[in-house]
Amino acid sequence: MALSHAILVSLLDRPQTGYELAKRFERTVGFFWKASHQQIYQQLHKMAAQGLIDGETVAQAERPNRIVYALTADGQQALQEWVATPTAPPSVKEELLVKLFALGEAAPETLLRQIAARQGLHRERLAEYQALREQHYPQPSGLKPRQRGRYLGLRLGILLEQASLAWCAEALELVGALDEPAPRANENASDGDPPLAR
Amino acid sequence: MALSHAILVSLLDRPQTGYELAKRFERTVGFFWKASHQQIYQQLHKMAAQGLIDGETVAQAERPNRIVYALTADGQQALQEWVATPTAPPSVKEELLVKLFALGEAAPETLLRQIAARQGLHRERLAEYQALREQHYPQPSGLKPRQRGRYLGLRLGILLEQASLAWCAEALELVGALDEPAPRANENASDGDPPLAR
DNA sequence: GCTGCATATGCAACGATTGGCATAAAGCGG
DNA sequence: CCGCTTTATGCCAATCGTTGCATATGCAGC
Repeated sequence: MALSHAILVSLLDRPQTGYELAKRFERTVGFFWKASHQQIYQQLHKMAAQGLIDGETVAQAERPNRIVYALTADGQQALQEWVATPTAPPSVKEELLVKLFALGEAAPETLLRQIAARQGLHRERLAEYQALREQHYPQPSGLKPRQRGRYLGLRLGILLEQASLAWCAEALELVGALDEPAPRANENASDGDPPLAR
Repeated sequence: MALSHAILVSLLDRPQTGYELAKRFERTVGFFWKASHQQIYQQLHKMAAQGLIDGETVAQAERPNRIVYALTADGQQALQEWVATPTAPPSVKEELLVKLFALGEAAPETLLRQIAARQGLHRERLAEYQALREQHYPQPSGLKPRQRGRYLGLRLGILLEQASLAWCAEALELVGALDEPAPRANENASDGDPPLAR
C-alpha cells in the first residue's frame, strides 16, 4: 500500500524508467522506503494497468529498449489523496534489539561485535549525510518548497544517526561490562515481567 | 526470517501460549518487531512442525483450551546460532518522509497536520518510556544481564523519540513557513537531482 | 438482557517482499 | 580477447504480512 506511492512521488520530478527509479531509490526516497528492482518493475506494471502511470517504450540503438513512465492525471490525483491521508507510524524491525533480549542466555562477546559493527555503520552514514547537507543545503530557510522536503529527510537522517550513535556507546559500555569482571550469575530473580514499551 | 526468532527469544523467559506471546509483543519485543496474533499463531504451527518448539495442550474448564509452547533443545540451538549471525541494518518504512517529498506539489497544511500528529505520538511514547525507565531501571549498572538487554531497548526508544521530537519541531517550522507569507512560486530551478542519502 | 471487552485459537485470501534466475549488449581493465 | 561491471527488463517460487472473518465463553457495565 505504499511502494506505489513512493514511485508516484519519485515520478513527480520527471518521467523515469524502472531502472532509473530503482537507482534513485538507493539515493533519495529509498532512505525511507527500500525497494528492489524486481519489486519496482512489478509495481510499475500494476500501476500502468490501473492507469496511474503511463509507459512509453523508447527504442534505443544497440541497447535494450527503455520504458519511460510518467504520471497520468489519475496518478496525480491518487498521489494528492494519499498525501492527505493520515500517516501510520513507521513500522519497526530492529533485529539487533531482539537479539539483545537474549542477553544473559547468549555470549556477550557476540553481541558486542555486532553493536560495534552497527556503530561503524552509523558513523559512516552520519558522515555522508553531513557532507550532503553542507554541499546541498547551506541555509534551509532559503530553500524552495520541494527542496525543503528533501532537506527535512536528510535532517531526520542526521538526527537519528546521532541518537543511534549515542545508544551504541551506552550499549557497548553496558554489555562490555558483562564480559570481563562480573561473575554473570543468578538471573532468575523475582520480577514478573518487567515491561518495556508500548 | 526473524519473527520466528523474536518468538524464540520471548519463549526464553518462560513457556507461553500464542495469546500470551501476542500480548507480550505489544509491550516488549514488539517495540522492535511488530506481529499480529494471526501471524504468531501461524508461525507457531510452523515452528512446532520444525521441532524448534514444543506445544502442550492444556484443557481448561469453561475456557478454550490453551496450547503452551516451550523451546526445545533444537530451538535453543537455533536461537544461539541466530544471535551469533551478523545483523542486518534495520529496514525503514517512513511514510511521512515519502510524503514530504511531494512538498511543493501538495498543500503544506495537510502535511503540517500530519507532522503535528506525529509529534503527539512521539511525546506520548517518550513520556511512557521515561516512566517505565524510572520505575524499573533506576540504575543500569546494577542490572543483571537479561535486564540490561531490556534496558537498552528502552534506552534506544527514548533516544529515538527525543530525536524525532527535535525533528518534528524543525519540520513544523520549515513547512509552516511555507504556509502564510511566501508566494510559493517557481519551483523548477536548475538542480539536476540533489541527492539525499545512502 | 444487551453490548462490549477479554480470553483463546484459527482459516482464507490477498498483497508485499525476497531470492534466484534469465536475457542481452556495451564498455573497461588486464 | 576474456571476464567483470553497467545498463535494462523481466519471470517464477516462496515466504512474509495484513485484513477480514469465525468460533466459543465469561465478566463487567448500562
